[in-house]
Amino acid sequence: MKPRSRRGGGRPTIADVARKAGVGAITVSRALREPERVSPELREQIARAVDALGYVPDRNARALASARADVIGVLVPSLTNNVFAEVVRGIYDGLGDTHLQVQLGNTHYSGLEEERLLQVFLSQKPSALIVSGIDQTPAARALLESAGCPVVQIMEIGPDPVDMMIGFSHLEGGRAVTRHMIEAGYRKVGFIGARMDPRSQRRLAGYRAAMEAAGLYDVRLVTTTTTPSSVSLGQELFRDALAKVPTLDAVFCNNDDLALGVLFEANRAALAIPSKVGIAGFNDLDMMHVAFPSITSVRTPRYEIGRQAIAMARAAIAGKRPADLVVDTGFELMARESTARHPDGRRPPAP
Amino acid sequence: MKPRSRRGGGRPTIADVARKAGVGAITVSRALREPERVSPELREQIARAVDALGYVPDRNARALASARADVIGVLVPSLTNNVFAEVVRGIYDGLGDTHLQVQLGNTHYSGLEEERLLQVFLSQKPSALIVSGIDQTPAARALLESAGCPVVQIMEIGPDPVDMMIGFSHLEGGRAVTRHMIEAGYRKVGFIGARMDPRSQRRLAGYRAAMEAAGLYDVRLVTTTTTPSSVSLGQELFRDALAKVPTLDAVFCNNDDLALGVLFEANRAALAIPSKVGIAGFNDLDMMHVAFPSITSVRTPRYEIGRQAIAMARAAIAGKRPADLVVDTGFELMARESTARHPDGRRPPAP
DNA sequence: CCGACAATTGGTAGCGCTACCATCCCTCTG
DNA sequence: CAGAGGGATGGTAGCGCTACCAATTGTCGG
Repeated sequence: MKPRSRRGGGRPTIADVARKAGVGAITVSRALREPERVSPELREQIARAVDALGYVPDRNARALASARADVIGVLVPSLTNNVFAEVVRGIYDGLGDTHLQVQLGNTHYSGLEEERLLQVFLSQKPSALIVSGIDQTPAARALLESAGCPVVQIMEIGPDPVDMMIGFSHLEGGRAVTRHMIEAGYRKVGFIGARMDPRSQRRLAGYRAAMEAAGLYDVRLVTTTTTPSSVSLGQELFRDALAKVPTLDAVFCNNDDLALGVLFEANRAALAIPSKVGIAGFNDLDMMHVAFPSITSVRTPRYEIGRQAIAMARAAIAGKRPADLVVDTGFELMARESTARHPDGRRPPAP
Repeated sequence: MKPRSRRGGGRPTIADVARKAGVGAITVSRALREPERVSPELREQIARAVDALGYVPDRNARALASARADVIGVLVPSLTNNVFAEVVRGIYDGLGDTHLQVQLGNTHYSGLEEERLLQVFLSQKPSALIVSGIDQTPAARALLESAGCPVVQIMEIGPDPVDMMIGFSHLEGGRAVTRHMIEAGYRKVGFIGARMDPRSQRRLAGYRAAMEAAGLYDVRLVTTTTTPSSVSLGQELFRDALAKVPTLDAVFCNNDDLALGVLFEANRAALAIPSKVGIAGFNDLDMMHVAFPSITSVRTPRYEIGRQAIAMARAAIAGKRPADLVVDTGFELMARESTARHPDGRRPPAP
């Protein structure tokens, strides 16, 4: 019986290549996926046929037949947030020239959306999954645990990995900057936070721990909102914080965008930095060291986290599970002009 | 003959659902894709079976059988550049709750990489393609023309669309800001550009056109590099520009990151803005209106371009090709404090 | 010199779904 | 009341590829 006319628009198939090269279809398949299992002569012959016909394997057929797509599903809460943009860049760069593809999903910081996307991703049988954070819903966690592929949780570390994990402690990050500001002589150190996703919450917890340890904690110093972060929001929240506590002498911002907004607002209100008010951010975007004055921040290795997450996933796909399933990348406090106030004539503590 | 044991890990298939619902497999398929072609009773019955079994269609099988994947391929030159991050956000938002998925590719501003990714994307038979810019290589263009699916070129418009197009004229954008600065009384208006991709080149062309029209053009006013843009690079290039032309009285920056770097450097060097030096950026990121002083920029509808590109692609997929295949979104000049210098006692021209 | 064994190649039978066409049943027309 | 026409449903045959196993060849130790 005559086969029905090609639906796919006449693109050559593996059978065409096999015919042209005078070999079996399966050998062509092997030559493309595991060249070392095919003799050099045939390999060469097949390569010529592939070039001549302009053959490109059909990923859909391949995925169906092998019950595994060459796709790594990646779930991030935001694509415009520079932090995740950098993570994603690291992920793409970590792919190198593998045949793997990335399937990106944006959860918009919503656990339900994460569940939904996980369902969708799973329906493609991905080779691995990368998800952001450690606060999956129970349903999402169940999906991850029965995913049947390597899973990497990124950006944070916690006690109970689904599989693998790479990130750092946001609580310790928050604690470190806050402590630094206290040591610089600031007493009324405020916290300004937008979005307040779980990672922000933990930065706040670190702030609170440091403030309480110094006997300086006061709820009224904390100004947060669930509104998405932006530079202009930093400006607004700083105004709010000052209105609540006019004696505020420093602010630790949730992230660098807010810190920049605070800087501009302080400039506008003619509040001298760092003498009148100290400013610190989080993530250490490029602009922080260029700003005038330069802004203290916590450098987070987000690009590296993306790269390494892929490296871990690739190792696991290849069956070589890394020795360390949980990797703490740490962070680095970048103390700069915006918090360089010397307390009561004392020199700041040596590093 | 007994079928080989399930490779897919025992997930239910359409046949399982059909059996459970007491209907044919094809009816299940239809109930899921074109519910209106199935009677309400069966639809209901099938829905129950789907829920009971937790059935999720296999995208790979679906794509193979229908020779069409529910995927829209999107090629952007960068993921960290806020502009494209916003475009991508618009694209994801434009998807709504369709079953469509986005496949994102990062060309790193390379035509060759664009070709390679196009090959890869085409091997999945995407439902549509969205590509950035209008400067595809001949090979990439050929691939697009024979893609057999709707194609949307975004961010720019030009005379020769592959299929559909949505964007604005970067040349006109550059011309508009430059003219604005000249009208504000600046004479030695410099151009600072990083990356210098085709769109930047056209902004420069617009700058040049405006400067020449005013008899002010001088090559030495132009400072560019192919290095990727950043705030710190803005700082450096501004220093370079001043070293070349110490009488420089304004700069039009390629983009807002550079403009921010210039602002900080001007602050640092105690050059008053806007009296001593005027500053303008491009794209109008949120921070531009918050900055102190606020910075003049050109607002570009990048989020909207992403949304509309998807809308156009969806219409075309559904067979309803939009009336306007080429959409000019325009742009908006946002004149702010950073260029508010009154020329020689004259009031600035009314808007 | 023979059987064992590895290396290389090929045939067959699906993977899970949908395009195509056939069938069935109902309603409507003349 | 026969026949036409249309809507709903189902069967069959692949989509292009790979898993599994069989077949063939060459190599080696005993």
